[in-house]
Amino acid sequence: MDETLSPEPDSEVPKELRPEGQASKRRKVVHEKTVVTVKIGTNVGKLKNEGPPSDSWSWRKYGQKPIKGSPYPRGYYRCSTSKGCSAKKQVERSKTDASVLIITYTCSHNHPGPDAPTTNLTQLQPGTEDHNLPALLPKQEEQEKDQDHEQEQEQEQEQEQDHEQEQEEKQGKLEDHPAMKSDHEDHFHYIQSPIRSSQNIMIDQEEDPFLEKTHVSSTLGFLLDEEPLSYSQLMSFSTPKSEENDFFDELEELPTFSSFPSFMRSNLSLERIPSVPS
DNA sequence: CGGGTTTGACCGGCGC
DNA sequence: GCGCCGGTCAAACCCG
Repeated sequence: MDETLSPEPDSEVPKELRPEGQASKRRKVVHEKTVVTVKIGTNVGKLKNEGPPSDSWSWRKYGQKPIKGSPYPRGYYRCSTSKGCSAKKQVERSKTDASVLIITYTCSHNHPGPDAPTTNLTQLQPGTEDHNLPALLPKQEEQEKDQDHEQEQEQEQEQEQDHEQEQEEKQGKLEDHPAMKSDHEDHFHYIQSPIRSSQNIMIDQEEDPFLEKTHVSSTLGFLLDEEPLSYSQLMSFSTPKSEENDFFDELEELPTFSSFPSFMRSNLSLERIPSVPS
């Protein structure tokens, strides 16, 4: 009778009944987005299509979509460590480099890590928020199962290129942002260690729709020379602590890295740069 | 049997 | 207003 006939067959779409609505999350408003670029070995790429660097958290994949302009699909993961955790991450491959993994972390974990045996990280971050639980546990066991060999042929088209190039899409202008240093965590920020893989880790500041200038590092890529040895060691990871320290130690030696403000380096230790749209 | 992954469909925002 | 696209859900399937 009324115009509220709602022609849409709700019987077919019961999901609309959900109070929150699925895409109801205002996509315009990005809470905090941390983009981490990981340079993985080519062989790793073959091992797994995405090869999500297993961090301390348990992630459950809830979707995958092909992205326009990118030959590789984007995987959507949600933290399964805790039911109430809203932490999510998106794993996609660089359009230009199959060996480059772009992981976008959204939201923060509202719970401590699954296990936090290590405390060396705490030393790296003295005086940081106490709720920064040392989630960066170096106890990285086998991150990926060897079961693989599936769709390699499609990935074969792009082999690892020695020249780093992804700036082609971000042509970045390195401008440090004084405002982001004092990022007030509106919510609980459990500093998580996105990846602790042996791969080269690059942290990019996602461009905020509000602060167009926010994207500080177009290419924070302190690309360590990708050495297969390092990866092998990672697998074993008998002495993670040494590896971790050594790993970061090398980073500081990198000229590009030195260019970053001190606050950045601090965050870098955590491998996490929360972007506050503010 | 439980948890995780896969995959298709749906929805909302945004651009034209 | 329409179409495109990204993000999420949910059922089915798979694996341990």
